[in-house]
Amino acid sequence: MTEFQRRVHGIIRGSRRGEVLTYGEIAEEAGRSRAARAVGNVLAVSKGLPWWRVVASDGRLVPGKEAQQARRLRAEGVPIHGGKVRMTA
DNA sequence: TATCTGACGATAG
DNA sequence: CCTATCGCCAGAT
Repeated sequence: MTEFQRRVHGIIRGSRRGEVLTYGEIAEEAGRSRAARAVGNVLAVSKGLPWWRVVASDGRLVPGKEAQQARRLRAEGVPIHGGKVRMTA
């Protein structure tokens, strides 16, 4: 377990129901503002994390898991439109 | 040390 | 809205 992975895990584990994070935000909180891609890599090999709360910067869902993710997010009260999460910011 | 990969992000057309 | 590019990064080879 690397330092980077621990940080990413901690951030995601700390998320709460209904909260949505982006790879970029996680990277920034982890201290590697430009490592959004690497954050995705971590999620790809990690288990037991609320991965469905992580979406791309434009609100797009995880490639290949859109249906499951949309279902989970909606279960937490997050509205999905056109297969994407509304990115107000 | 060099390459390659991929759940990314921003930008241009 | 969609594809093509380019820059960026941690990890694995």
